[in-house]
Amino acid sequence: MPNGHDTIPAKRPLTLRDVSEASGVSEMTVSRVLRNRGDVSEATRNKVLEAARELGYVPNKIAGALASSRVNLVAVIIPSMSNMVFPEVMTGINEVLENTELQPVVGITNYKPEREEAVLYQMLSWRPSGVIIAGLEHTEAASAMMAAAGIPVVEIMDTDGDPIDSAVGISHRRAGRAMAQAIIDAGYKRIGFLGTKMPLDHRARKRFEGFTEVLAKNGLEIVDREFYSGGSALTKGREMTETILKRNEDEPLDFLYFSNDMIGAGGLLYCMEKGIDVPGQLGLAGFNGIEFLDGLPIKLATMDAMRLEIGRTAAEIIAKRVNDPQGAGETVTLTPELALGQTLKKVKKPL
Amino acid sequence: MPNGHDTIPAKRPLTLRDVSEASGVSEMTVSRVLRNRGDVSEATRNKVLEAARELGYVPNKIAGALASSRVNLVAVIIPSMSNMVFPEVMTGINEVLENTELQPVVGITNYKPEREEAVLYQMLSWRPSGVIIAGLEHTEAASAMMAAAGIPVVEIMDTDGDPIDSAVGISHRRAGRAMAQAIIDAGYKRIGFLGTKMPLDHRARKRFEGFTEVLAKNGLEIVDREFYSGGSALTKGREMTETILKRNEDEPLDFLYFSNDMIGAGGLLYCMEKGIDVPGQLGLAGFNGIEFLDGLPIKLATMDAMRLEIGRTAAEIIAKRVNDPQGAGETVTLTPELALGQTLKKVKKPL
DNA sequence: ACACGCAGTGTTAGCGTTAACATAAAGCAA
DNA sequence: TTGCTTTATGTTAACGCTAACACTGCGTGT
Repeated sequence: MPNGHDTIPAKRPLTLRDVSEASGVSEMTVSRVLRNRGDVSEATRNKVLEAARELGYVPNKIAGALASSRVNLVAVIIPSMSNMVFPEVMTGINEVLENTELQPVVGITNYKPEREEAVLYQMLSWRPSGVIIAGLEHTEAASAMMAAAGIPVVEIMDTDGDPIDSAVGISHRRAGRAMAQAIIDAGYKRIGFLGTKMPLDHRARKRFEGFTEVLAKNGLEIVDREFYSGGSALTKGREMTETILKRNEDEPLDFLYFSNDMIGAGGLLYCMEKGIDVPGQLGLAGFNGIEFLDGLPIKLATMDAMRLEIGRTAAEIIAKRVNDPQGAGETVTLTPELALGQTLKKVKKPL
Repeated sequence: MPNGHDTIPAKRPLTLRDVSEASGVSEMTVSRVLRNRGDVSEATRNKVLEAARELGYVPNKIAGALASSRVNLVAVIIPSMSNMVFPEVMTGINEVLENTELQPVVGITNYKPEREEAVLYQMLSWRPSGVIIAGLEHTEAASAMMAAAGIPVVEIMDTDGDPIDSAVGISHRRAGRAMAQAIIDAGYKRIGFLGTKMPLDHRARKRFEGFTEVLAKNGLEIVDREFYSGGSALTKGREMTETILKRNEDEPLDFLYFSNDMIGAGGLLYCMEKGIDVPGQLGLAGFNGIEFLDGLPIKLATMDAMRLEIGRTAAEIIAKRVNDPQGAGETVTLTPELALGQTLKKVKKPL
């Protein structure tokens, strides 16, 4: 307490009126001072600020938002917080928004469309200034709500589809295709696939589709596959790798494509332990480009999902559109590069 | 669209009045139907719900909150989203809150007290129903704001100090002490410490204090230390381990205590690569209990920070207090067990 | 002197909802 | 029948703030 006054244990919450009375000016003037809007003399400004500080006044944005019909909230709707992916997107969003008036409100859907719809409804009832939502696939009602909300909507992660308004992401189909091409170019033939049991993870599905599409074009198909759900991804990767390799001992696999880097890393650690020659005898690749891969003894081939970048760009689009509500939607497709790492044989491509 | 009507591209956002006109009842009745409050006949209820659905009406919580002075928001203020720790706390919070009316709003402080103060001010201006905030150390102004807000405040992660209202966490001092004791019991003598350059990470500081305290009691002190900031923790762990071991080749260290599991895992991978005998020649321990450690070839000794549990408990306290505003603050100290893993020699304690 | 602009301040009327009370219609015991 | 309760609905007045406009002096050009 910088002053000598006892702070009365605020029974009734403070309002502008309290500050206005304490400083002897109208509520409107107090409001102007606190928002830095309009002309206020230096003397009044100081008087008001001093009174507000002394009382410990905190403005009521609920009332402010209702009166001005401006709400500085951005709804962020994502499937999960438990893997590395979305927290990093959040970090990107936050980096940009913390330099603006805007504030993120997060909703988690657990990959359930009906949950997404419910969360979206909750969020929209706060009349946010924008929506950032993962994926392009939503229930009909959810899509309708977003289209009707009259605010910028950015669908993130994926650009293989039709956005409601704006979209920022990568093409997961392309990512799958590119990886398949790299594997084929390196000369691998007997390819196994390891992924999650998540029928509703559309992005994993699209990568898989792109992957098999290119294999098919080259007269190949996936020899065997293995799926997991729950548990430590690193452990699961290790276990699944053991399982799939053992199951194919007669005609051994020469490549494993993992749907994410965590299980890929698990597979890699397993191979190192067993003394399997990577990438000679067996090639490996994952997806995501999670940072800690840099710390592994051998770098796993992967493709960055550009999570930070996606978060930043999405937030920038929202910020821009908030200042220019007439602006049109835009789709930003980021194109990550394949990181070959050390788990893919060197290409011996003709020419 | 389930009906045949064209959806008019909602120029003016819909209000209760629109629904009331469409269904031929008063706004109040519509409000009652939409909130399931008070007696409404089955016939009217259906009429209203139908009209609301048809128009695509979404209630305005801003107005509702102002009128009822009830806001179902919970402010969650955490330092970062980029390490495993806080996303997992968030997951715990979310698990509990998604079964209530309450909704989390997240603010990130980047470990900066002044940023925390600013974020808190922003959050409080939404008049949330509760605050969950990391740590017990805040600026004077921030503490004053929380004390004066008249809402439940739960300080999480740490219980070594005086909470404003409620607290949920572990004793980091105790965690440091317990680990030191285990190391001493196992007979290690020349101990190195590897951590982050974060003067404001009070929890790491307290662990360190507890750790050195027990060493001192046993006539030991830390022989050498190494700090990092930024970058991939796994890589940094590997590099720091190399550095500190090389620097002490003349009189080699026999134990490394890492301030988190990520750098610990990096150190472990380095040792395995170099063929260092762990835990015989060199013992290792980390802190956090992050899930993926289970996937490592050798399990690192660590102590769980109980992040999920902390998130859940904090959310439960808030939920309870929202329903019972008279309730008193409480402090919940969780006591994690030391997981010895395979990087600490078997204890040869004289009973 | 006059009108005029303008900084600085105040007044009024909502924003969209809900609490609290008021009313109307219907049921029911006496 | 009367009076009283119960159920279903409507009316009014906030909630705390801000947009929009109104007003008051004072300085300025002519």
